[in-house]
Amino acid sequence: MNIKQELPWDNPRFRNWVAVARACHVLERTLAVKLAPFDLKPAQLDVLMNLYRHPGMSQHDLARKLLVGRSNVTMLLPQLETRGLVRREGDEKDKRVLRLNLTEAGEALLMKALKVHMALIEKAMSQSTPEQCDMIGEQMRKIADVLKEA
Amino acid sequence: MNIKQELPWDNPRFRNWVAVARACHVLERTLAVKLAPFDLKPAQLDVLMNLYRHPGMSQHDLARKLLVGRSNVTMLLPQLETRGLVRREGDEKDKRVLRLNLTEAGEALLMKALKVHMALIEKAMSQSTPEQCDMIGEQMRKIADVLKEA
DNA sequence: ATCCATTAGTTCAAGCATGAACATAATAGT
DNA sequence: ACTATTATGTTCATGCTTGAACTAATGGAT
Repeated sequence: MNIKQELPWDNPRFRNWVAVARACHVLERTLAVKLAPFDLKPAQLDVLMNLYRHPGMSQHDLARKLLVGRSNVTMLLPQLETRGLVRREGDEKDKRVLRLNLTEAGEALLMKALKVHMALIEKAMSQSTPEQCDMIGEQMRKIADVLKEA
Repeated sequence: MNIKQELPWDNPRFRNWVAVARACHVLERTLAVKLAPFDLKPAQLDVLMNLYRHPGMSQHDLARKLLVGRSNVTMLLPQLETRGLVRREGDEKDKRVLRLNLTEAGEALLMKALKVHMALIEKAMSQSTPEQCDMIGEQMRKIADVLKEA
C-alpha cells in the first residue's frame, strides 16, 4: 500500500478548511491589536458580550457559551470585576452559583469595543454577498453541531 | 445619539462570523483530542505539515507560514528534534539560518496524524456541497488577504 | 435522617504563545 | 576597510488556558 495515499493537499475540503482556520487566526490577531487601546483581550470582550446578552448567567453557563473550561472563567472574571466592569453576586436560592452582570462601566466599555469589533468584521466580510455570507454562517453552524456530538 | 446603535447581534455579518469562529474553535479542540494518542499538538502537526511541503525551509519562513512569532518556532522545534521527527542543520552560505527537514520518523508520524486530521475535516465539511465548500474557501482566502494589509 | 451522587466554583501546576531584549551574521553605504 | 543597518535565531519574563484535585452546596434514595 502506498504511503502517500491521496495527500490531503489535493483534497478540496482540506485546502478550504485550512483557509477557514487561517482567516480565523488572522482576524483574532488583528482584533487583539485593535482592542489593545481599551486594555481588553478578545477573550474578555467575549465575556462582556455574553453577559450583555444573558444578564445574570452563572459562571458555568458562561464557560459553556465560551467553549472554555470552568477554571478559565474563574481566572478571567476577577480582573473584570476589579476593574468595575462586572458584578458578581451569589444566588439566593442556590448558594453555589454566582450571578454575573455588567456594570454601567462594563456596558459602556462594551459598546465602544463592539464598534471596533464590528468594523473589523464588516471589513473582512465585505468581500462576500449577503447570500454568500448567510450560506457560510449556515454551514459553520452545521459544522459546530456535527462536531459537538463527536 | 442612541447608545444601542444597531446592535451587532442584528447584523448578519456579525452573527455569521461568530459562527465561523465557533466552528474553528470546536474543530481545533476536537483535533487536539484526536491527536493525543500520537502525543502531538495541533501546532506541532502544523509544523510537520509545513516541513513536508517545504523541505529545507528556515525557521523564519516557518514562523511566517504558521502566522506565529519567531520565538514560538524556537520553542517548538527542540521538542520535535529531540523526538527525532525533525532535523535542523545550518545553512552553508548563510550561517544565520537553520534549514529544517523531516526525518523518516517525522514523515511516518505525519502520515498517521494526517489520516486523523483528514477524517475530522471530512466529517465536518461533509455537510457542504463541493461548490459550497469551494466558495467558503475562496471567501476565507479573501478575508485573510484583506486583513493582512490592515 | 443519612448517605451518595451531582453540580458550582476555586486552586494549582504545567504547557504554550507572545514580545522585548539580546547575540551573531550578513549587507549596504561611505 | 569601516560603520550602520538589517536579518536570523535565542532567551526570558509574562500572561493565558487547561485539566486534575479540591471545597462546598444541592438533591435524591433508601
